[in-house]
Amino acid sequence: MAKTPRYKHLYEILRKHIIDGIYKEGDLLPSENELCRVHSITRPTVRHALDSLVRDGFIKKQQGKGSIVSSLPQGIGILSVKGTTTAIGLSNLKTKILAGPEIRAWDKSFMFSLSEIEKESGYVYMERLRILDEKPIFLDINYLPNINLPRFTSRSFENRSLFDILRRHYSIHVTGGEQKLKAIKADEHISKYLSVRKGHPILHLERKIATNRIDYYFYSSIYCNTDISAIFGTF
Amino acid sequence: MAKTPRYKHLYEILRKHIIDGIYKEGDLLPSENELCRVHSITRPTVRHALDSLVRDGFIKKQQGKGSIVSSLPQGIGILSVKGTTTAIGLSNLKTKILAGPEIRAWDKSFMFSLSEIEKESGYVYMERLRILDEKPIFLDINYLPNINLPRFTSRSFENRSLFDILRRHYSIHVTGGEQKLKAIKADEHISKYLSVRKGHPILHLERKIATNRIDYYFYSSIYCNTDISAIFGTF
DNA sequence: AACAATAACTTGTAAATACAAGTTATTTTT
DNA sequence: AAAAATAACTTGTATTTACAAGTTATTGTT
Repeated sequence: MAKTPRYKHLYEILRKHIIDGIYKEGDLLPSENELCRVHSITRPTVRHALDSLVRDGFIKKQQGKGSIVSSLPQGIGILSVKGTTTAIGLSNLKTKILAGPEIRAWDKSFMFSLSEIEKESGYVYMERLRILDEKPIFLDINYLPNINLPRFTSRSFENRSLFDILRRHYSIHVTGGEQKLKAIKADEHISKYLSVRKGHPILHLERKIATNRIDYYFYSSIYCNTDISAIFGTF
Repeated sequence: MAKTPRYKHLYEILRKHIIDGIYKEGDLLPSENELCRVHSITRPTVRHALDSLVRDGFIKKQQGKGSIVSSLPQGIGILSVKGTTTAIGLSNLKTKILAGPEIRAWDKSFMFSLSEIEKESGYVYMERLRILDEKPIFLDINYLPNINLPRFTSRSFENRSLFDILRRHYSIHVTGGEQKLKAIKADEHISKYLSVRKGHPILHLERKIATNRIDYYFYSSIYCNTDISAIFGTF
């Protein structure tokens, strides 16, 4: 096992405490000096952890006052959804596999440009439908370059996060990415799965997702019905 | 004049050099130790500047190798657009004021919840149309709480960034925010300004934008025709 | 009681130093 | 010539120390 850095360890602790509600929205975290004493680390290390929490939107800092806990967006993978009328919980979220995982060869007209290694390797294809309160919310099509992913296609993905599996079994986690957003009309295929009429406005995201593995990206095409819940994000 | 911190100074220099093309995509920045020597500062300060560049997507860092310059998204304000077929320049971008700036009172059903001070103060309303290559791309409706913004309504906004004016005249800059994304059908008003048929799919963004002023947020509602250029973003 | 000054907090900036860990070019060995 | 070991880089983590600047509660004065 690789030992985790101290700042990361503190980050994980505070992150968990915020998610678990020990610190609520608007609360002040313990001061930097207090965290130093409690965890026996120095202030630059504490500040490194707090900087990460700021970056990930868990807290905001104010000079002279302290670290203020922010509200938590409800997240599905690296996407977040928020109800258009009221806030939604994620307990009633389901995932249905429509296709894959299976290995395929790249199409010549892929949405992002690919490296030679990626082209040679092909990709693992997956098509999943996300269902919230019995209503299909979005269609998630994933393309994972088939590079060093042993036994990937034989794993079970039903009701389990793709990101969890990547992290737990392959030590891959998302570090960032880029995306293109478009509003399009639902075609035959989309209207069928998202239960909307043809021509209904659909939010389309094309994403290239960067990971901790150097030069390992994966790709995602998401079609979202935003009638019930809007896509929510921070920047 | 408030003196800028050293790490910020270095950040601005490197940022400018990347934007000006002195460092191109894929290039390595000078090493941290080299930057220390050149600017007579210590490595923690250099690293603080580089961390900010990573956060803002200008560089990526790789242990043992260096700081690698990333490609620049073309930005309009805090939004970025990218052509669906080819890359677009921003030289042919125009802004047309459709309404305002003028002071108004809040509607009871505003898209975000407001504080008491915000409610009492009213807001500066502005409606702008962004035009790229003679084609209207998006309609940008802004709501700025009318708190300590002297002479704001009398300033000229034609072909000038709202963010530039906020930064230069009021020392307000964007530190982050949250947004809701939806795909909707164009209504009468939108179809008129964006030159699309009624019912055409339109990308709708509702954003609450945080600034360096404590408790000062402003709000933006953007309607975007994504046929020609998609909204582009990093995360 | 109301105001002003102060003290005791908080986070922000910056230095100097040390070693760990990943990458690359060089040198040595086979 | 090819492979392996090494040296010389690079960034990553962490400590220690110091002072600046913003916020809040306390204290003193009017």
